Amino acid sequence: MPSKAEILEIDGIDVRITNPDKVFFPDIGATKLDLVNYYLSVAEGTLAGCRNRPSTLYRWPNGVDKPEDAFFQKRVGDKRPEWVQTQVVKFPSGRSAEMIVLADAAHVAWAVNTGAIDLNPWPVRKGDVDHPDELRADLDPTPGVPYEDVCTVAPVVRDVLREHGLEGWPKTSGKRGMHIYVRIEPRWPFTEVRRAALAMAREVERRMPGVATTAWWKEEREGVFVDYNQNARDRTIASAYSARPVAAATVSCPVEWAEVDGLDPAAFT
DNA sequence: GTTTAGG
DNA sequence: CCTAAACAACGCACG
DNA sequence: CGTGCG
Ligand SMILES: [Mn+2]
Ligand SMILES: [Mn+2]
Repeated sequence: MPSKAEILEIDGIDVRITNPDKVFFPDIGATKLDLVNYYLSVAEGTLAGCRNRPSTLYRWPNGVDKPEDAFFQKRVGDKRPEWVQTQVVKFPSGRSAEMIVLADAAHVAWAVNTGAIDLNPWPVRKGDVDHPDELRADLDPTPGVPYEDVCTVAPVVRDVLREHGLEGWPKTSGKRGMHIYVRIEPRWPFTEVRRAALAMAREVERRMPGVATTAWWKEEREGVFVDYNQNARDRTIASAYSARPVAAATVSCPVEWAEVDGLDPAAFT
């Protein structure tokens, strides 16, 4: 692979894309530059979900065929362009990290250049990192469970939310599940948001016995796991429009509730 | 992927 | 100049 | 505490 670089001007900011021809997704022949261009093409939607959110980057610097080289990056590197925005966040351990804040399309492109395939924003905004403005329902089908079951659990999640005056916005996860995001007032701490998610999950489980589960141990799970723990501090979910580190390069795609019935997640790549 | 140390 | 090496996460459940 | 899980 020849060593070269391409400079993209994004909203007046020059972003250097190194090794643009490096193949990230061998099965479909997509390169790093292809991935950057994909993110730029959906920048508006991506930023609707990520803008000003401190984010963990899931980096695969040598593509999806080198999972042994993949890692999560929370602390943004010291060496970075001066325009890169950051936000210090605190972990329950008491430690803290200076995390990248995805302020605009240039930030996304810069992150992708470092090998970030999916973006994992905290459910908070820069300036108030202790109060989530988003509750997230993460639906993970256990192995062998058809997507159809996910599509039957999702509307029940919606019902429970609505009974509490909340509206859920569904999207495919880009892998085998679904995510439902709920806008909330940035008023409660992580612990309270997680408690609400737990209560919601338990109610969904109660209404869908054998189809929805909140059991932590895989062995005890049956059907679709409603993963309320993703609402804890420092736990994240791949953002809307994130590409996922899988061979087919499927992406997380927001959908309308009317589309949920009969949805095929593999259609979004 | 980037940076740094060492030859 | 070039290459090798170091580095890049952490919370919660359970027993 | 170590292990499982995401
Ligand atoms: Mn999931
Ligand atoms: Mn999950």
